[in-house]
Amino acid sequence: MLQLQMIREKTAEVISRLRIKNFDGERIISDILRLDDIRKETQKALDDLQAQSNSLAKEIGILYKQGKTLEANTLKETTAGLKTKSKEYDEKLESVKKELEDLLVRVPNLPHHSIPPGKTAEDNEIVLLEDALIPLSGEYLPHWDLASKYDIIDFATGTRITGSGFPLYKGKGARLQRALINFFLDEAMAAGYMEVQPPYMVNAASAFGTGQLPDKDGQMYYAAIDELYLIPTAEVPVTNIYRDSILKTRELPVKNVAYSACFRREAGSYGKDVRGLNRLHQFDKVEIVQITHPEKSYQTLEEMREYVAGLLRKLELPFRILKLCGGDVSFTSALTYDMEVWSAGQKRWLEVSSVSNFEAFQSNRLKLRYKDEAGKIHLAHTLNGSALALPRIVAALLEINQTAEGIRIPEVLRPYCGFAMIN
RNA sequence: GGAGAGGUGGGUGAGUGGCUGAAACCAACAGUUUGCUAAACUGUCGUACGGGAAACUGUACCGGGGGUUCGAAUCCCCCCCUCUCCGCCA
Repeated sequence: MLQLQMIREKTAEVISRLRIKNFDGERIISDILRLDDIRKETQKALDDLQAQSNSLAKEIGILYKQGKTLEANTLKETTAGLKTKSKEYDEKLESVKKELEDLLVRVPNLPHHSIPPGKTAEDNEIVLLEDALIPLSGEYLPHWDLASKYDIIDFATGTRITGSGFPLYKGKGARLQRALINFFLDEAMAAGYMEVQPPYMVNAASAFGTGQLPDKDGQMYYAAIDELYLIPTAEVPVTNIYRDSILKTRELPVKNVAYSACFRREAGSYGKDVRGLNRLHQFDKVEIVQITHPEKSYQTLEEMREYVAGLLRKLELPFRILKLCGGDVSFTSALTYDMEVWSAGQKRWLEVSSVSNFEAFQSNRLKLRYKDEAGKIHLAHTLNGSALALPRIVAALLEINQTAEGIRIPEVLRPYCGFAMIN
């Protein structure tokens, strides 16, 4: 949610930057400003009324104490009129505030100045290409064939137990999952992140705080009887740790890492996108989250990007990094880098991580602030990134490491796996 | 799930209708004293939205929502949460 004050001060700039996200904000922004004027007026009128009635109430109290019941009763009649009036203003204020909020939450975050314009993924800018490891020739089976060849992932049984998109990992396949999770967590801790284990279900307030609600309602699994959402990413519970809080400057940056299962309905996906491990309803991910001082957030974003790139290098995977264009960057993000690994079996890039700076967009909803040295309170910046999401990493690993003797495990994972080969 | 007790500022906790945005203590911050540390002392010490150049000032908020009243942290109703006991259970 953008800050109203900022919208007010830089109206023209806000509208023109929203255009880069292909969002026509002219109408909604002017509605917001108009509603906010009404809100202020109404608030002022109500406050004045309250002030009057407060001082009358005080007088009445004094009169009673002095035994001047008659005078007190006369004053009471005056307050009756104030009461109906203030009730009127109060109702109006509530409805205006709600209307204002409804509009405000529909405005996306402003894109960073460096973001390339563009409509689709085609327009994303490749900022780094490390493709030396891409095999130029040879037969490479897609991971779903390898999964059944070595009996490490059983899609059919997962489907029977639950439904499609819920694979069953077996034997060395399961062990590989656990190895990757531990590897990612250990790396993050070495980089200064504190591990947390968050709840896998969140309430509506948390889902709202990170921006899943109201717009991505249909993408989350929902347990209606308890009004809880299954998390689509650990970002939601982890960022919400700091909802409604005021941190001290010296507590920044907050660096958290969490492993969690993630649940996504992925309604409307089909075809080659959902084949094998490409897109699942349940998957594992290690997520890094940072809360920073506004002046440091872009430096932090670069650090996080470099951190994730480092993981991919250690895993010996060819990858590239994209800076998302205006049309592809998410509703809540100001700047996002996507990391894609090369799928040797499918001959295409697979997104395995997304690192974003949300600036104050989430903080504003979350009421996540920090107090500076002068005691002033400001919104903090939030950032997060996958580090990393497992399924596509597993897909790419299996495919690129296939040999006649079996699947070779990258060096860094061997201590975690306890084996060097899947065969 | 059943019975009971509670939810007050960063923490402990006072406050059962007006002078309470809230005592006291602790923590925190700034300073004084002091070889250093500690101790002691002095001061500051909630958030949001308005008004004001500022000093300051108006309103709201004592788990959330509604009600009674001229006036609610305090009384009433609903919901949520925590604790204790019982039941169930990894």
